[in-house]
Amino acid sequence: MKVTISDVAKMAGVSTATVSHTINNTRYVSEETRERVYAAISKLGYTPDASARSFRTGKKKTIGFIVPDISNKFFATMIESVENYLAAAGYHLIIANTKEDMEREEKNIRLLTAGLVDGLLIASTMDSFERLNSLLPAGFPVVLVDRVFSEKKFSSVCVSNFQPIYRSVCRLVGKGDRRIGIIGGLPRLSTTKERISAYQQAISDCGLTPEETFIRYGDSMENSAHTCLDELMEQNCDAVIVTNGLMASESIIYLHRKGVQLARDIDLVSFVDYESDFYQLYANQIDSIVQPVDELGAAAGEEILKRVENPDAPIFEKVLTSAYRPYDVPKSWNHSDR
Amino acid sequence: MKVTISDVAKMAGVSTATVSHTINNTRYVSEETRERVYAAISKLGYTPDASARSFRTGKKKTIGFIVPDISNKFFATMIESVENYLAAAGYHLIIANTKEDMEREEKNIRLLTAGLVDGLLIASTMDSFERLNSLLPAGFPVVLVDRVFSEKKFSSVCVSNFQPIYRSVCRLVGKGDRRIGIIGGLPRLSTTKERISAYQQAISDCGLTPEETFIRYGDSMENSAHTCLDELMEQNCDAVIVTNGLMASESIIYLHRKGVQLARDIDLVSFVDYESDFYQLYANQIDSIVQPVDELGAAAGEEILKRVENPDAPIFEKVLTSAYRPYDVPKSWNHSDR
DNA sequence: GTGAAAGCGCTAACAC
DNA sequence: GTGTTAGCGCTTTCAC
Repeated sequence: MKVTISDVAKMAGVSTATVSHTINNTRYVSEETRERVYAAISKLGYTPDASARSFRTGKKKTIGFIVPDISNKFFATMIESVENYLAAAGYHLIIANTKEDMEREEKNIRLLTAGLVDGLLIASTMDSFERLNSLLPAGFPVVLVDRVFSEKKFSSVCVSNFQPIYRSVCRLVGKGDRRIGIIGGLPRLSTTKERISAYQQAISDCGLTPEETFIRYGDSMENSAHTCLDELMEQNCDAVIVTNGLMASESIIYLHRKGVQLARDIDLVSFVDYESDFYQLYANQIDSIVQPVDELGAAAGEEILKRVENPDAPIFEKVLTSAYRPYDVPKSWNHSDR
Repeated sequence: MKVTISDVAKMAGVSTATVSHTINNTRYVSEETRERVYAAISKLGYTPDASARSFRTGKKKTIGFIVPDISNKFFATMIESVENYLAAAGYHLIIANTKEDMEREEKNIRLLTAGLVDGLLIASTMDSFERLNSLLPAGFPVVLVDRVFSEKKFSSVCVSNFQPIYRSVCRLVGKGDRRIGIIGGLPRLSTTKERISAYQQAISDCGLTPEETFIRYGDSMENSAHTCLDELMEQNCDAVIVTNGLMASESIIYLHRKGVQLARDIDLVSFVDYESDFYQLYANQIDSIVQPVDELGAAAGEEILKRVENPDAPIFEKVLTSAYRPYDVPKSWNHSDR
């Protein structure tokens, strides 16, 4: 049989109020009473019921994280660092995987906001701010992660990739490349838009003719880089920028298989998931852009807790910066430099 | 202001009981009433409060998953398939990351069993069954995943790796290798013990002298394979078996860097995370042992829901089998063959 | 076919 | 320094 707070109260000879206050340190309790209460608790093996507590207080001590792809190491690492941060504050993490599917995201947001979590971290796959916004109860604590919208209604934690991409284009041009292709993620995402626009701006600033056909879009999931690469190779690109870690590894494999040699036959600029295997293996053949995943996760955790505790806090936008590591510079270059 | 079931009842001109029954399809409601209820619901934008519901019914519709390392692709993929399975049944997933730390596991189990989840999936890092067992309330629905104990008190879903490892040793011997090393995970884990014992048995069955020094243990986390490899190379091993995906990728990188060529200078047998980048890239130079991660996840989801619905169901042990893929056989070999 | 009302376990306002 | 007690929002028994 379940042991409740009143069983404890009875055994300790006090009221339930006192037991509650003892447990929660929420008002003064004499040393003697405190001892009796704890004695009863351990004798009965009492554990406060978390759902009763949540129900009563309205706080779940749980944060939801809407993620586009758990098995993508970029997000897995981020989940890990978010979880670390939250656990230290006594919070739990519920994961919802959308697989870059807007309907799944919609369903998950509905479910999680219906009293399951105190706040939501969202790496949204939505194409419009309105669609996302209409799902969220007014005032619900939300922090957008990695992917943002131009409407600044929610706090956000993301990465600016403009500078590293711009630089990498310049460097490719400096090396003599003229037909520079780029593979973006889903076109609707802010990350993709930002990266593509950095590319376009650099291309034209460097005096090259922008070619629409040098811009391809994958879906940021497994097995989408191949077609894009084929199309770019057909157009004799001498350099390719791959704007996400998963597609970058696939590209490397694919080129490998086709016998295309990196740095000799083609220049590759690749996003890498921090500390990834691939980064280490190819660090001397490709330029890489390394995202500060751990910092991103920790910042996201920090922000959401802040908002949960104070839902009226002003909107806050945190922008971290990716590192650019061309392959012939010393590895000691720090990823936070610009 | 929060809209509750009685607001809906009031507006629809019925009792809260009727509203509840309408929503949950739990007793007959006339067509007319039903319509009035739904009209009120959508007019007010009512969503049933999940914590009130959990509190009342005792069901949280949530499963906890204790994982040793989220950012390890093996577990990330498994989480994904578990989540898929559960979501289809209307359940949520709470993740707790232990980082192979027994204290963290202990803390997490305590927290999650205190009324947060209906059941627990555990890929335990514990060294003893007793320690794990003592944390779990009697009768609490639990399914052990990937890692098991000799005591058969809990249902489990795991992978048998005996056969593929045994076979791979035999094949190495057949190719002429005599100094065969192996790198295991944490020695306390069932998976490690099973793999090492398959190795030992094969070694002695093949007529080789067992050498204790050919057996090294890593910690199944980042950066632990290097030292093990160094030690094995020092002893002039001509083949090495690496018994988990993460350490295997690290080994490949490390050998690469040291200029050791696979299949020529050394034979490598490597566990690969299913569909991993590395598997594809090196499939023609190393023997691989592929674990059925997705099936493992789905089976785990299935089992835990079964137990949540019927906690007294008999203990059930599901054992899946890893595929052995030596590098010179056609890739069409299926991973479920023995 | 529907309603009234008890009560799940806990917290916190109020009372002393 | 501690006790009494009213609910939080929902499900469900019992009654009609």
